[in-house]
Amino acid sequence: MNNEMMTIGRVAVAADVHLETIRYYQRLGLVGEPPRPLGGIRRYDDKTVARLRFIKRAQQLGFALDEVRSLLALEDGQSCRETRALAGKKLAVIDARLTDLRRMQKLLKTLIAECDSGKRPRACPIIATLTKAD
Amino acid sequence: MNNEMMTIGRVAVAADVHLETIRYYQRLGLVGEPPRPLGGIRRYDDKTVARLRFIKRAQQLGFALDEVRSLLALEDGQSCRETRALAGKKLAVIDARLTDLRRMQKLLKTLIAECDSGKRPRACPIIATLTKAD
DNA sequence: GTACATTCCGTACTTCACTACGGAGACAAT
DNA sequence: ATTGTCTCCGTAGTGAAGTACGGAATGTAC
Repeated sequence: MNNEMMTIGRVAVAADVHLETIRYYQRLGLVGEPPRPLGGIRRYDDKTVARLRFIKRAQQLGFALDEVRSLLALEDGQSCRETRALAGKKLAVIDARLTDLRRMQKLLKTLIAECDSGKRPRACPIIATLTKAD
Repeated sequence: MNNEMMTIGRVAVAADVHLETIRYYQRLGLVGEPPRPLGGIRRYDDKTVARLRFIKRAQQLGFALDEVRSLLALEDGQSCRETRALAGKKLAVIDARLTDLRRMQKLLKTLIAECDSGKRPRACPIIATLTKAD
C-alpha cells in the first residue's frame, strides 16, 4: 500500500517497536540500512515492518537476537545447502519447545479442572509431573 | 533416592545450573531457604532439583523469572481461588505461544521440503507468511 | 591434625536487549 | 523565514539475569 515512503518514526509505530530499537537492530545487522534519498534521512518500505514484527515474535518464543539472526538468514540466504541445515536445527528446537509447552498446557488444564471440580488439590503435582518427564 | 543430604554444589550439578544461580534464586524467593543442620551449611532434598529444572524449562519457553514466580505460586499456593485465575491467565499465554510456534514449525517444514525437492526458493516467503497471519 | 575441597557471604562485574539523552541538522506548515 | 516536529548520531544509562571474586569458616580424607 504505502511503499517506499516511511520515515523511521512511522515504521516504529507500524511495527510497534521503539524507534531506537530499529536503529539498534540496524547496528546489529538484523535489519538492513535503507536508502536515504534526501538529506540523509532513511526511507523505509513496509518489508522492514514485516521484518521487525517477525523479530519480535521470534523473541517472544524465546529466541535470542543471535538466533533470530540465523532465522532471518533463512530468508536472506542464497545458499540452499546451509539454509537447509540451519532450518533443520531450528525445527528441532521448535519441536522440543512445543513438547514442553504442550506438557505445561496439559498440566495447567488439569489444575484448572481440579480447581473447578472443588477437589482443591492441596499440593498439586505440577512440578513433580513436569520434572518426571525429563 | 538420596533425600535430605545434598549440598549446594551437588544440587547445582544435578539441576545443571550454576551454584551461584541457586543462591540468586533463593534471594529472589524462587527457591526456599533449606534447613542448615550443621555449621550453617545448607542441606537440600531433591525437590529443589526438580524446582530448579522447572524454572529453567519455563525460562526456555520465554517466561521471565517474575512470571515463573507466579507459575510456582500455583504449586505453593493454598488459596485455590487466586490460583485458578492465575492458571487461566498462564494458560492463555501458553496457548498463544503454541499457536505461534506451530506457525513457525509449519513454515520451517515447508521451507525444508522446498529445499529438498530442489525447487530452491530464492526468496522463500517465511517473513511474509509469518507476518500476514497477524 | 593438617591438607584440600566446599560452602558462606556480600559486593562487584558482565551480558543482553534495549532506552534515554542531547545537540545538530532536515522537513513541513503557516 | 520562523516555529515546531522529526531525524541523525554517538554515547551513556537501565533492568533482568546471572556470574565472578575473595577471604573466612566449615567438612572430608588421610
